[in-house]
Amino acid sequence: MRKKITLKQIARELEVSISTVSKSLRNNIEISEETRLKIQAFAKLYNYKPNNIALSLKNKKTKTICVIIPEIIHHFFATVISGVEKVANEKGYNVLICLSDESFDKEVINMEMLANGSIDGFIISLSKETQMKGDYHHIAEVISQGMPVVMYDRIANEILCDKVIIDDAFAANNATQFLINKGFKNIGLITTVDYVSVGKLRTDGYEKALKNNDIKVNDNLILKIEDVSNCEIAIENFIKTNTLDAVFAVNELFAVTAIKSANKLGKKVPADISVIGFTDGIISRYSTPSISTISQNGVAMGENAAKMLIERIEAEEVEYYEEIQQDYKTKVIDTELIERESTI
Amino acid sequence: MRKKITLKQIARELEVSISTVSKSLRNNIEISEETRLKIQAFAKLYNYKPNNIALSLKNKKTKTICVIIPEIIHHFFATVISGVEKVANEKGYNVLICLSDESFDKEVINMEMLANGSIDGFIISLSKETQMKGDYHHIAEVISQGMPVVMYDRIANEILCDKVIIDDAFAANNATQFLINKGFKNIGLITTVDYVSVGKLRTDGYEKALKNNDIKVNDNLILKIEDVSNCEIAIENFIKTNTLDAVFAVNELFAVTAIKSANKLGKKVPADISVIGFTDGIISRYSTPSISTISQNGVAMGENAAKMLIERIEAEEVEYYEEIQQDYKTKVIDTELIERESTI
DNA sequence: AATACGTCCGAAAACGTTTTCGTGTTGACA
DNA sequence: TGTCAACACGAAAACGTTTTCGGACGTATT
Repeated sequence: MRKKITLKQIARELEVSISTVSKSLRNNIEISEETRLKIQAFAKLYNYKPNNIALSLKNKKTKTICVIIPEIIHHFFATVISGVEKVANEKGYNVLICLSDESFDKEVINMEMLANGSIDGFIISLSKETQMKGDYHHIAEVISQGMPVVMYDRIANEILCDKVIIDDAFAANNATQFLINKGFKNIGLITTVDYVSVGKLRTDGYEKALKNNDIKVNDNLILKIEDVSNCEIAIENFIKTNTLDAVFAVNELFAVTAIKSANKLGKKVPADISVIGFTDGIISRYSTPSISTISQNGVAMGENAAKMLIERIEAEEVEYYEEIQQDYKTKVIDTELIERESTI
Repeated sequence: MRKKITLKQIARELEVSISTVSKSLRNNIEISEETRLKIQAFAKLYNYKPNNIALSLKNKKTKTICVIIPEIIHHFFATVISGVEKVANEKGYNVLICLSDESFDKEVINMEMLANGSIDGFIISLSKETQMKGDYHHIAEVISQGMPVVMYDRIANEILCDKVIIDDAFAANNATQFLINKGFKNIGLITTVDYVSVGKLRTDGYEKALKNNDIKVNDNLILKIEDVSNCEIAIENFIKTNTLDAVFAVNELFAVTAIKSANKLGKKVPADISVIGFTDGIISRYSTPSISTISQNGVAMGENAAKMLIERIEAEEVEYYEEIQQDYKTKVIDTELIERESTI
């Protein structure tokens, strides 16, 4: 149990100054080769590694970025993390994960806690509660303190910062159009309440596709789910009371639940009813029938978010002509329609 | 864009010393109430928050713990994280996530990178490659430096530290016995290669159950899969060439793939063949038929691991009679057999 | 008037680095 | 012998805190 050794201890042991040790280890030619080698050998022997905290304090850079995730259990968010982590690691950054658990308070607390020097920047997707309240002061605040922020997926247009999204409305339009092209007219939509930004956009896309094809939007065919954990009853009821030949669900859970409900009601998927989902996760891939879906490339979103954030962080070091050209960018990641067994 | 304010700036602004400011903000009675209130008001106005890095350096405590995860995409590991995060947050700790991607090198690099003051302790599940190599020097090293480590799930008996596991062999025994009790004799096992610690233990449990019931272990009925990403062919072949009435799969992926393969071969699950899996994740719950499985409570594992780690961290502050009574504990989390549709 | 004590505050060290600026010792050269 | 540069190293500041110690001043006690 030998605790980590410090420059000071090496200096004392070798009877030189701390500066000499530091310089030697950084191979500064100011120090004679003899001394340098001796110190380096000693440091190696004792497995010296500079203390990161001390470096962070000195450099005012922690080489750590924080990703805020509403729920880690969601496969999509997990893929985002892995994308972030990949890029961050390549560039020598650590990744701190915070879960907001869809809670506004936790989001605020986490951000305030870390905005005091602990990290160099945030990558965040808003919690549901935050989107419902529409209160983004905590985000605005850290930005105004000069900390770079990248928002992804669930963003707020009111906040000026870099963003990484998919075109939810466009993708939903595509999914719906795909069903229309199959000849379906009675297309149900299972979506979230409107305050969830991506849910709203997907609903918009659905309606747009119908309108484009001169199909009247029938509110009875639109199910907006508030309480996700108890969606089965609502969905089953929805499928029972409406005569649907296809369903567009805005996430995997709704899609698989729709399929299970249909089965329960004696309807075969896709023979009697086609189902298309959103997000290409575990569920879509492994359920039976496998589910046609819109794939949102979480890894790519994470990678892009990390890249944009780190560029911002490292740009700040250079340009001290502050906030001159804050040309914030919004990167749109391509989606893809994956055809599987749940659609004819 | 006002950067964060420091004690020094407040001191200069109010023409007092840094000590006075610090004391005032910590409500030290040494400072007169008048001065105290004035300083507190000023600090509040400028939204002063102490710099975490400076505090970490001073206290030699970062209030951050690191969880090392082989793959975040795995639902089980995601649940572990959420358990860790919950407890850690309650106790005022941050959680740093590192993905080893099943790579030994990444594991080593991550640990070395963080063992220099960045964090207060590790919670780690070994990567496959590490288990294959059997090289745990990096773990031993950080422990010998006095950093607390808790291993979970994929552990190494050689390393002395706190551990959180399930009784894999016992649970596998139960699952197999469950199938035997149904009257099945030809029970196949789909498992991993032996160097994966939990895979080996589950294999052992399977064999033990058979022996207990005087069923001969038939190596033809045991499929050990090396390359997980291409397991379909192997599994399909396995089911085709053997006459099985039940299958025990050591993870969700193998279980669902077995079901899909069986379907493909015209066998119904559970009518023609029963399948039981391991890990109660998304797949088991949402596939059709839903899969009977052993649930390993990832959240509980994470919570326990975090609790043990933090206790260790905070104990060290007190007892400086070092490593006297290193009574490392191994906590065993209960598993549960969840009966669903994939077994008769 | 000398002592004691209480109140209020500041100086400085410490945590572990890096880096700038000096400074003393050589040796070469005029 | 005196001057100057090159070389090798150390002192100290800085990053932002907390905390110990001591000092100045005023008031009360003998």
